[in-house]
Amino acid sequence: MRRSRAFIPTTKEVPADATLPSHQFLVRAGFINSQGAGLYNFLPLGKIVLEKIRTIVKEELDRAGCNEVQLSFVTPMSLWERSGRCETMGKEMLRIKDRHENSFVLSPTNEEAMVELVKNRVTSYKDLPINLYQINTKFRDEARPRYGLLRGREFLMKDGYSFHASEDDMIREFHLMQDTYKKIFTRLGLDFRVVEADSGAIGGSGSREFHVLADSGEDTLVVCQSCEYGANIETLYEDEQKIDELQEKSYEDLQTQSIEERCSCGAKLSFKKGIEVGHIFQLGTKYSEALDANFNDENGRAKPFEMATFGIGVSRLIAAVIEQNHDENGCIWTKSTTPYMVNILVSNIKDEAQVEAGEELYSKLVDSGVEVMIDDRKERFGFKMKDAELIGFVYTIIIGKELSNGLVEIYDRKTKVKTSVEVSDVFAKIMELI
RNA sequence: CGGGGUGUAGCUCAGUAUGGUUAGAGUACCUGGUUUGGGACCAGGGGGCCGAAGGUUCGAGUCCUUUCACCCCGACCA
Repeated sequence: MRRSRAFIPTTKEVPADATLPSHQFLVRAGFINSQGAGLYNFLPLGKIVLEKIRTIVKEELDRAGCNEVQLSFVTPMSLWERSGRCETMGKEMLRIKDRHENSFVLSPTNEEAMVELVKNRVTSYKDLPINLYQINTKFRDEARPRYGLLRGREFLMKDGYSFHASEDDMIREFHLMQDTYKKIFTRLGLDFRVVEADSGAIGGSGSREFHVLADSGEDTLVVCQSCEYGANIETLYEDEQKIDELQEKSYEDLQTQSIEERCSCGAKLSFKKGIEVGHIFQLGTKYSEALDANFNDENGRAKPFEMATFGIGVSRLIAAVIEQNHDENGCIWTKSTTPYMVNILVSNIKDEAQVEAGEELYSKLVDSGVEVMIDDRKERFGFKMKDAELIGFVYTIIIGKELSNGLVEIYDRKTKVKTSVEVSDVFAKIMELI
């Protein structure tokens, strides 16, 4: 893509309504813009990142044997009346009426719809297990949306539901999904923890949350410094005052807090702040019983499905990546989430040799399938450099002054190190890095 | 949903206390020139139903009433 033709409205000014780094930088760098409380537009850069995350989620789930579907976003009210969640979810469900005065709900989650989909279509134990998911828009009319993409009202979420003939098989799937989620967050390049969690209102027994570690996290976790153990403090302490005290501390302050208890593995425990990006539950038969969704077992007896449910906040992940990876100059994308891997910065557009070298490299990278941007705007070096840092391209190739000596530079956004490279070697060098 | 706050140029904000020429600044944008390795400089220019509706007044961005939107603290939050 040519920067001169791209729609990337960057700005020096910090938007007044943004408090978190991810919110400020994503707006300033032109990834998203606010369309109303908790509503966001995804501009070209934001859309690219969203699709990249969606693709990784899909690839790993498909590999684990899940089936992708897409349910209607507008759902009949009757679906929610049958499960009783019409009342329990209250005002969080946005209700609308069509021209015939029929009531509908914008999907906040899809347990009911998924059960209805499977009910009477999967009727034998021989057809089980089955795992269905979708990556689709959700709407929750939150009392107070905030923190940009971290808590929007409209957001993109992957929600999955599995159906089983026995509890054992459901628990097997639960562990498979736990492993699959680890693969997904590892591929995204995130520092995360899997923690024991409160099952909350959705019900069910086993429950695990996946948290991206970041200072701005809303949850406080206790994690082992050696093994994989972790837990949300809400599940560990009954003393609400102690929970509140810990919640108020920053990520840095928490590190210095002492913990008397030790992990069962013997190693020390410590506190961290986390952003919840995934949650998996063992549901049991709660929804299948409520909605009368049964299958026939080996003896021809009708039994309710054993179920589990699995969620990933896809749009929230965009913000989480930046909460964990940014500095005072802007975004620092991971290799698997960056909107463009390489940005070619032509320092002086009036210098024909620089333009020529930039264009040649651009063509070669495009032909090699590399996601590359060329900054061909008539702007000064400093302006373009600040812009590149704000957006957060993983690598920026600076074609400037040193070109007359046969040299260009590769700027690494994360380390901020500039490396001089022979212009004849830069293509090979960048192909090696990415 | 309780408490607090803010709506004026694309963006960040002055101006409102005490009503009074043609509503301002910075930034962004357009034109011309200079400049070209860290968000340049000079000159010129365009851009506003002062959130909306109603009211008081000779006169309202400013005062009154109503309403909408957005932000912050809290409660809530798969």
